[in-house]
Amino acid sequence: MPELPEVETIKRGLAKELVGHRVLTVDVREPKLFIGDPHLLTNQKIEDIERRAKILVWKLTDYYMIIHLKMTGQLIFVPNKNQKWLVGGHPDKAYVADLPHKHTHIIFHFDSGTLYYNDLRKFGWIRLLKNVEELKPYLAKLGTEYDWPEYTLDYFTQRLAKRKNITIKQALLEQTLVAGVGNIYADESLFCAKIRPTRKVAELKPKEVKKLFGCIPKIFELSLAHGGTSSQTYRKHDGSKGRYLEFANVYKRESLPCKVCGTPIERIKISGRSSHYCPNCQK
DNA sequence: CACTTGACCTGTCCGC
DNA sequence: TGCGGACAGGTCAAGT
Repeated sequence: MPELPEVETIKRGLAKELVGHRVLTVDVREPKLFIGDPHLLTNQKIEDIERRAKILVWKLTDYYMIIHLKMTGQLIFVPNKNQKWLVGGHPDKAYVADLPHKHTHIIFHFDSGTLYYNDLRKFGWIRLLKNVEELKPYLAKLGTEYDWPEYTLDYFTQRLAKRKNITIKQALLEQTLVAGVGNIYADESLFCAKIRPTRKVAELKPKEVKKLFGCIPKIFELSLAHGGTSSQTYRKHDGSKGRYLEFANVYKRESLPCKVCGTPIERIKISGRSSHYCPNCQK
């Protein structure tokens, strides 16, 4: 489910609530989703919460805890006594009032509130790592973040040059190119760059590569500004929804008119993933 | 090797 | 209404 803007939104929300707090206890209801000994978390202080690609990296007093939400993972924090919601109301009070529910697999208790890990399809995971050495393999192969100095047109062009024979859609989904791009933002970035998802990387003109290079950060930033995309299960850390879908040009818009030219948006399959594009705007 | 498919899970939606 | 099948934002391992 969540791609970079969604994971980043969750990271920011949780960091604000939890950095500096200590874990009291952890209740693991679905053991296969928690790799490691949950008892080790007791009394660990949350030093920092970071994000790399779609992975959340928690720095604790003595360990690292990493979380991948995969398709349907959620992290929802409910403050004690709902104090914050009494002022101005909560964006989705009914949603968090149901917690925990049958898809709640792990519960973290803090002095300030409770964090629920929900995952309908149970593809996600949480791992407790002893040191930075154990962390390395999970981050080693990832491409650059879009907002790092390493993200340059040269970098982008050179990485693409190694993947000439696949479609640009497939290339974007590989985390070794630009970390954090998933199905939604691959489609949206390609619309922004006016490139059809079916084009082979080798066929792209330098001008098109440059355009796409500029579009990825633009789309990420736009989505971040709206808290990500809640098409199905994605929720922010407080249970509320992201609003980027209202701004999407192609994703989930099959047969609706293109916002630019009015041509119906098409949806096709590219190596098993649904891909949306405007047959007129994208060449 | 490189590339594709299946697997992991559960729920929803669509057509008959 | 019920039932079967396709599909859903991610990523590996296994197979070709």
